[in-house]
Amino acid sequence: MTANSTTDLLREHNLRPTRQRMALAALLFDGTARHVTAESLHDQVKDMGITLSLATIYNTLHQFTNVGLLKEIKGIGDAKWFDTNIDQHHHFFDISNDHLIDIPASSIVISHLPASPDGKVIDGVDVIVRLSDKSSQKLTGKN
Amino acid sequence: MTANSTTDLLREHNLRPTRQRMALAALLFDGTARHVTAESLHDQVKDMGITLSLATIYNTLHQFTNVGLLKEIKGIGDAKWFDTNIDQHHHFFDISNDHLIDIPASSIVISHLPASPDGKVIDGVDVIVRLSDKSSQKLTGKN
DNA sequence: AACAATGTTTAAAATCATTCTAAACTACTT
DNA sequence: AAGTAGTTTAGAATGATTTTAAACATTGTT
Repeated sequence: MTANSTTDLLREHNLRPTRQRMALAALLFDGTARHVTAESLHDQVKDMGITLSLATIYNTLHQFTNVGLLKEIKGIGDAKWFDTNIDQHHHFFDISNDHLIDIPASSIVISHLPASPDGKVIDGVDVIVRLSDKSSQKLTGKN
Repeated sequence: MTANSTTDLLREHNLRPTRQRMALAALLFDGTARHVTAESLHDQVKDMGITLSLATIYNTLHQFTNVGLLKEIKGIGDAKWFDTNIDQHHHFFDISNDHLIDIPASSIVISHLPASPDGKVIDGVDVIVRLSDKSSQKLTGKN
């Protein structure tokens, strides 16, 4: 993503193209699917020689989420994850290395979902398929 | 659950029937499905006039989970939840009041799950169906 | 029943992710 | 160039959870 289109992207979402937001947007929106936590992003940015405070990373991730540039994923590990794939979709979560892989919503068919309780509507459905190494396969039947 | 069967339950799982574990087991394993966080359990116990340290609640929840008496649920709100339903199952999560409702695994049919990446096996599948109030229904298309 | 030995509980400190605060700074408009 | 409103930042605060180390309880053995 060029400096110009990053500027435009931010402006289109009413975000001033500051040095910090430019760096993060260029990193995140390069066209590939990315899954980051605030800490992992902070490290990536640090590796590029740029110094941003953690608070700014959090602020920016939330701003990007609010304007629809990112999607927040919960229930993965201990930290909050942000996903550049903003379409409705699901995830593989590899518990051996904390890696996330997208699963398009269309790749999973859910049927027979029970009716919602009275007065409630379904806000969304999240599917997390936990993966582990074949070699460390559990021997119990339950999960 | 009687005092005796609670004692037996603990002993069967190689846990000494201490005053603290007896109180928590009696509260949790009364036959009804329960969803608790460490804090909510702490409050319930306090309301019964019993004083247990929070650290003990955490310890005990983890011990019960390790021996298969409880199941940990992640991805709900900000705290970790523990479920007395240890069968494979899914959840409705009401975002308006942080309430969980079990959905039996058999009530949801998932098909067309993509193949696992090489060397990986599926460790489990978690489905969370987020509920909100009909009246506060979102007007956007995405989620 | 008393005694180790080992397991358990606890308060308090520590940790980790995240949010808040208030001051310094930057971008945009005029 | 100056003013204003939006941003960034370090550091403090918060909330959930874990750790520590000392006090305490339970158990198997005498």
